[in-house]
Order: sequence, then structure tokens, then C-alpha cells
Amino acid sequence: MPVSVNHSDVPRAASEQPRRATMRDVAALSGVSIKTVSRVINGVASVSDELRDRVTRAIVQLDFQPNLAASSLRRTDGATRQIALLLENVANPFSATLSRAVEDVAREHGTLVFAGSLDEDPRREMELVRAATLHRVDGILLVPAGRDHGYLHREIRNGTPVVFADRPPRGLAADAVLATNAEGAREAVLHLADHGHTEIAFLGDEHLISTATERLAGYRAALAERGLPERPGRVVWDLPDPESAARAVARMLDSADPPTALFTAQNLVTIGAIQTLQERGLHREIAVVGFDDFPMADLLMPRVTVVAQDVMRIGALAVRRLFERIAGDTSPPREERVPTTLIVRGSGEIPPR
Amino acid sequence: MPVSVNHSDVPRAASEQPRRATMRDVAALSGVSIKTVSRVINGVASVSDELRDRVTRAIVQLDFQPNLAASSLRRTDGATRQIALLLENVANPFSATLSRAVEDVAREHGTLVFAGSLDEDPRREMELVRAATLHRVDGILLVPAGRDHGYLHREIRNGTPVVFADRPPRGLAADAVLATNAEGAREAVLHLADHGHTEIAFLGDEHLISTATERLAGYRAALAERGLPERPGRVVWDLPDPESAARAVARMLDSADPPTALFTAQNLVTIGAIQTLQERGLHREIAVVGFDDFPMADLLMPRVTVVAQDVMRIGALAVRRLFERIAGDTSPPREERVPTTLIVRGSGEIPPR
DNA sequence: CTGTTAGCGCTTTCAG
DNA sequence: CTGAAAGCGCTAACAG
Repeated sequence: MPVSVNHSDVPRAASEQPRRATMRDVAALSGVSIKTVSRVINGVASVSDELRDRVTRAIVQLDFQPNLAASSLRRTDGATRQIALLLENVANPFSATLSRAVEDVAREHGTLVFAGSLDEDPRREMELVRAATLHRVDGILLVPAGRDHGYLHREIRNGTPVVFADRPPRGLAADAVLATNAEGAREAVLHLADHGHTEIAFLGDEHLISTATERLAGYRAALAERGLPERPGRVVWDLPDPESAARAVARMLDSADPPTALFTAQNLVTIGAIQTLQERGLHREIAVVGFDDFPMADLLMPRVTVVAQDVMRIGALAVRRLFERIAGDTSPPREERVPTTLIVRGSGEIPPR
Repeated sequence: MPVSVNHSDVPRAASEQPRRATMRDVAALSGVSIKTVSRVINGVASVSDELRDRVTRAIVQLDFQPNLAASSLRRTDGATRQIALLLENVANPFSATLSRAVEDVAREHGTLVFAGSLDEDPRREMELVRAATLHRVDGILLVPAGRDHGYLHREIRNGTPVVFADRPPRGLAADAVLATNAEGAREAVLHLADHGHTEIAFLGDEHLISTATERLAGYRAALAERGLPERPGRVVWDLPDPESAARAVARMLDSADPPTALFTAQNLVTIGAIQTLQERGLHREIAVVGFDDFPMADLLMPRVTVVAQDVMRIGALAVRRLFERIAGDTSPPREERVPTTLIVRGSGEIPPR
């Protein structure tokens, strides 16, 4: 570990600081056994008012704070009251919202949450899972980056439950809470078709991510349902960021047979597409429906029609499931689906030229 | 704790699972003492290749994962390799970006980070600080909600360093990493003045937050510098969300003497202001410069001129400082300021009518 | 209702 | 270079 810090030469650390008070100190000061202190701390009823009082006073006087790690080390259930939340990137809106949902539920359970960003890197996923288990988290909530989760078998067997959110597990049976990706995509594309479009493009992110696959399936289902052909070059994916999405849209527009409507299957893809449309002054000519809402979508001109995911709900359901597992639920793994909502704002209702 | 989970009646939990391997198991399997295992785990050089090899093999075979909590319990420095990051709301862009910066630096130190949202609630700040110390975090990075941090003295003295980010400590001497709020605001308002505006309004968030105060000071400094008067009703704050900001702008526009330019001193305020301007079709008439950049600012029409904070840098400097404290730095607390940058995009260059 | 003893999994100290 | 014993701060399992 490269901890080359640049400070005064005095190495010291714990030596100078007055030791933190322990249960022993509290016991000594209040003249009871350490076990009685433990009882008071843990709210066990069978303590006389008088002793409870003396102990409480000593706790305040010494500013005693029980050491949670020490207690969970000895406890039968071994609970640490920590969970890990591993996701794409805490800085992106989807992950950030999920994170908040998780935090809120965790708080109800008196549990702190470690947040970790995977950056779509499977290796990083394994590293962070390992870090989490070294810290003996009570459970892991995972928006996976990797495509094989067999390695999690061991962790689960060792007593660390894992619940998946947004993307399903592969090579592993585990709980998952997902959006209705295919249905949402289908609805988006039907919406475009119903506004007269026959030339609808699909633009998606990393094709190995299951959400992309499901959304493409929804796109195709909608085309088939309306008897529309899927033209070559109309489906593009592996667009990891707005820039590549912007370029992809530019290429499409430059082609012999440009689309009149775009279904952008992910947040950042939507943003990149809009960028190009704006640059070319086509934002009022070409229809766009995006998958997943994003901040400011209703301040752009035209306002952006999207199929919104209920991210807070996905997060909340997933942590709830996790806490059920932590509490000892051993029922077979379940997959839950959270429905999407079409939000009509303008960009998706532009008719074809 | 309301943990009413809805699962099968079997309460069980730890009982059924095969116990996790411990150092003792590894020692037994490899026929060495537990201490030697400890040495191998901690990379102590003085172990013969042969023993190291046997131990390593046993570790793999048993899938042994050292218990970090147990080790830090006994360790002299007591480090838990966890820090807490307490901020406004993990879901908002500023906090989310800060969070990412902190995570990246923490990773270099092999440290996990607890993220917690305070929602501008001082009570919640104290609760989460306490939760963090119960978990014996190595340090706390705080974007404070409260206005008196005297209570942190105890924690610091007990050995938990605290570093402030974005907002300074009050009633406590502690490290802080802040933006150059006054200077940035001054630059924004001078920019508007230099485009011919004399009627410039200030719109800010919660006035008790120090950043708001500093930005107002910058606004006033700029007015004074250009010899412009501060008209009554031109300064409005305590705008906690876009909606109230939108209403405040509407009221100003309806007044007898509406401004020709707005300096919006915070993210959400900027967004609310733009909403109202768009609704009234005034977004190309009235100039806006916002403090703090936001996603999509360059996709709106007109694109939004802002004074951007270097949030990643604020976060990175703050955690670095925290890790220095954790490493034992006892030098006097320092305040660092991170400069802002004016990003010219269009909305701030609209001339007065 | 209260206390004693042992020991969670690991590192420290101190002997070989 | 290796190991035995003690103990971090706390709770479990028994006594009384």
C-alpha cells in the first residue's frame, strides 16, 4: 500500500491520545461487573433501576462508546451492521439514486453502507466483493459488472448473502430486482411507430450487459408487432459514453437511409444523441425516446420523452430482499420486476418528415 | 428496530452454515503455529519459503479470509480501514461527484468508505457521526449540515480525525477544503456587469450555509467595484429547491423593477430560475450565470454560463488531508481553497434589453 | 437480578 | 526463523 504521506517526522499515533473508555472502565467507575454494563448497553430488562442509573451516569461521564466491531466479533449472529453496495459509479445519476434508496432502508435497520464503484470492470467487482467480505459485511447489494458470478457461491455459502439489482446474476442463483426492460423498450418503440415512424433506430450501450439485450428484444418485438422491417445498420450498440453515441448518431444521419426516429436505450446514449441532433439543428426534426429518465430532461428543448425506471423502488426492493436474507430467509431466490413508465414530453412525438 | 420481515418461520441463520475458516484452521492444516500464519498474511519477511508455501496452500484450500475487524481490534494502531463520508445527499450531483473523488483516493489506501446523507439536518449529522465512531472509522470527512461543531472535539480527542469539505467548521478548529466562493461569485457578477448589466439579482439557497454568505459577499463586492447600487428586493435566499427558486424568479419578474440578469448562487437555484425563464419565454432575454456547474448545462438553450467548482479536486484534497491526519499528522489545522472557473456558454452573455 | 469464566479471531510480547 | 502465552473489547454460557 503506497501510503507515502508528507507529514512531520514524529511517527506517533495512538500513544499520545487518552485511551478510549471501555466497558471495564464503566464497570469500575459504577462499581458493577462488566456484564451488567453490557446488559445496560444492550437494553436487557433484568437490571435494577439503581444499577442501571449508576451505569448510565458512568457512561456519560466517561463518554463511553461501545465498540461495535468487538461486540459483533463475539456475538453469535456475528452481525456487523454494515452492508456493501457495489454499482457502476456512485457519481452517475442512476447509481446515485439507487444509492440513496439503499441508504434510507439501511438506516431503518441501523446499518451503514459501503458504496463502491465498479466502472464496468469485472476485476474490480471481484476486488470489492473481497474487500467487503474481509470487513465481514452482513450482505452485498450488487449491480454487477462481471458476466459470471459463479465465484459468489463461496461467499454466499460462507454466510454473506448477495442480492442483484438492475442486472441479473449469471452462473448463480440469487435474488434480483430488475426493471421491465423489454416491455419498456417495446412501449417506447410502439410510441414512435404510433406517431408515424417506420424508420426507427436502436442505440444502446455495452451489448454484454443484459439490460441492453433485453431492451433490444423489446425494440424488435415492437417492430414485428407493427410489421416494420429491421433495416441493416439501424441497430448500434457498445456505446459506452455520450461521445461515442454522438458519433454513432452522426454516422447514421450521414448514411444513405437515415432514420426519422431514435430509440436510445440508455441514459448517456440519449444525451449523446441529443448533442448531435442539436449540433445539426435536427432536434425538432428527428424524434427521440430514451430509456431511463435523466436530470434536466424536461428543461431541454424539445423536452425529452423517456421510458422512466423507478430507480428508488428498484433500490428499496433490493435492499429489503437483502435484509430478509440477512435475517435468515432461505427460500428459493426470486426475481422481481419493477415496471417502467412512459413520460411524454415532446421529443418522442415529433412526426416523420 | 422495525425488522418485520416476511419470511419462512425457520428463524435459524448461522447454525446451518459451515463455519468460516480461521487462522487456527490454516495453522492446523499447514502444521505451523498460528503466529506463522499471521506472519504470512501480513507479509512479514522472516518466514522460510517452505513454511510460507505450505501456509499459502492451506489458505487457498480453506478459502481463508482474514477477519479485518478482529485484527484491528488487537492491532496497536487500531486502524479499521474504513472512513465515513457525510454529506448533503448522495443523490445530488455535487455530493455524488465528491463521493467518487473520495472513493478513488480511499481505494489507494485500501480503505472502504461509508457514505451518509444528512439532508441539511444537524441532528442527522450528529447521529451519523456517532454511528461512524461506533464502527470505529479511521476518520470522518464532513460536509456539515449543523452550525456548531463543538461536539466533535470529543471525537477528535478520542482519536477520530475530522476534515471538512465545501463548508468550514464552526466552534472547532479543524482542517477544511473549500471553494473560493466569494471570488467566484465576484467573477460571475463582474462578468454580467461587463456585458452591460446594471440590474443584477442574487438568488441563493439557505442563508445559514456559509457558502451562501460568501457568495453574497462576492456579489456585493462586484457591485461595489462597478459602482452599482444594490436595489431592495434584488437579493433573495433561503431557496432550498428548484421550485422555490422558480417562484422567486417569477416574483422578481413581476415586480415593478425587474432585473435584466440573474446570478444564481447554487445549482438547484439555477435550475429553478431557468425553468421560470423558459416558461415565460425569457431565456434569451435575461442573462444568467450560475454558481456550480451541473449536468446538461451545455445542452440547454441557451447553454448555461457558470462558475464551476472543481468538485473532484475538493474531494481529493480533503481525503488526502484526512489520510494525513490518520497517519498521525498533528500540525495545526489548515484551510485550503480550491479556485473556481468561469465557463462561458451563452446564457451569461445576453445583453440587457 | 448479578457476576464469573471463557473465548470470538487476531496481533503482541517475549522466549527459544 | 518460529512458537507459546496473553489479551484487544466485548458477549455467551453458566452459575449463584
